[in-house]
Amino acid sequence: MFTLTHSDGAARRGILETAHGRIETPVFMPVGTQGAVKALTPQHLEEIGASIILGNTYHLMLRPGDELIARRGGLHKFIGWNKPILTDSGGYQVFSLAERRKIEESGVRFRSHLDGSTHVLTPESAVDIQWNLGSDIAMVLDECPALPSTPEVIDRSLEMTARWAKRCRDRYLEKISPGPLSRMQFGIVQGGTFPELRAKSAELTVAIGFEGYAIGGLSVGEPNETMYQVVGETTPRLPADQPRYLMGVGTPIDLVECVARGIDMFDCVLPTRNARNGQLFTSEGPINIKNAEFSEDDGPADPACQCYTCRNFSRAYLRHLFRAGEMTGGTLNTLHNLSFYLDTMRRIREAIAFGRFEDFRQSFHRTFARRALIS
RNA sequence: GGGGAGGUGGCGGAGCGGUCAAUCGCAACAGACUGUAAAUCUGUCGCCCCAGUGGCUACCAAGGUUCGAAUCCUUGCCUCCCCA
Repeated sequence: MFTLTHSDGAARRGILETAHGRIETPVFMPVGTQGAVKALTPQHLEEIGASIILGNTYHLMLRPGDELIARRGGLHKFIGWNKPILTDSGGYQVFSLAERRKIEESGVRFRSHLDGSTHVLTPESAVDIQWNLGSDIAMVLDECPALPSTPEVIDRSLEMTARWAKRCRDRYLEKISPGPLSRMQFGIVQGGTFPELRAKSAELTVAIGFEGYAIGGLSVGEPNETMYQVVGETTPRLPADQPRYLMGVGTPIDLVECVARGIDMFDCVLPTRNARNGQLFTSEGPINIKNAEFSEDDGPADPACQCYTCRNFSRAYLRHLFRAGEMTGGTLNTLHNLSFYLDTMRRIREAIAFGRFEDFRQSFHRTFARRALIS
């Protein structure tokens, strides 16, 4: 159940209640594809204030298998995380594993990246698998087309995604016993970068009726400004009283800009993956901790950050850990990056509550560009 | 003392007459990463520069053979292994 508590321009603040707890929005959801946010434990996630994490249908279906997880009592119990979980449907793997799959009206045929075996993901099985996992929020199976594509291709794709969404919804309704805290299912709006196609996809998806709506198919190579524009044009076409989730986005600036356009939920691998690859997000912009300039830098990763990493360790040490290939480096970097993301969302929520989101947005842009300006 | 192997760019290690400023790995330096096939991938990596089918100096040292040498010969210096 979603309750809007504040709005400031197009930016909104709200509370999404689930069977595993409440989520304050706008929220950033760390990605834990295979049932783990890489390099962290659930304890870390609790400590940095994560309120919901992601899991992935495609990956968990292949290994260890959704039925195995169901037999262990569901994903929450299996991975030791008692807070909400959102599962992606495998729709993104339709895009990222393009050369290993074939799309048909009935569903997607994958050749497993693990052992080459063939697996079929249909709208119905995507629902069933997520049901087995026991996620609080399940996504419909969609097709995430590569950009750029012609309007004709995007149109055909979005229409099939809408037909799939309906099949997902029908399957979901067979399983669910409705209630304020029962499991939720979100539809996904596609349409590439064409406003009229986004509008069409939104209309088709909203007509089916879901507990929330996602915007998918963005951040796949198009310019940032284009993405902001598409988001800005799409959110007004989604129900104001339901959560809006921008899938796979983004950089810290993207978060601020898309909250400004009415987005409530985000997920992205950037803070976790880049942490393991040595890029740290700071209030003054991103730094690459492996760079020689930090070899004797005794300061924290981010002078404005209060996370465990920043309270206890220097840039010089983090650089050393990275170069030495120590796993602890990946953990400390991930802890920091996610802390930065979650903290940014906290500040966004606070600013909205005080009606000062626009001020926040501008000062965030200024400080985040600081390092770039200095150098 | 006798016998054998060898000295190549920061390191390891290819190359054994021209297509070699020299394969490859590591290290170093930089970049990328957006619903995770990623603790991954890419680029640079002798010096100079107007950055190019450019200039210069180079494969232990010094001589030599050759149109041409990291590659062949001589001498020197230095390593390592085996036997005494």
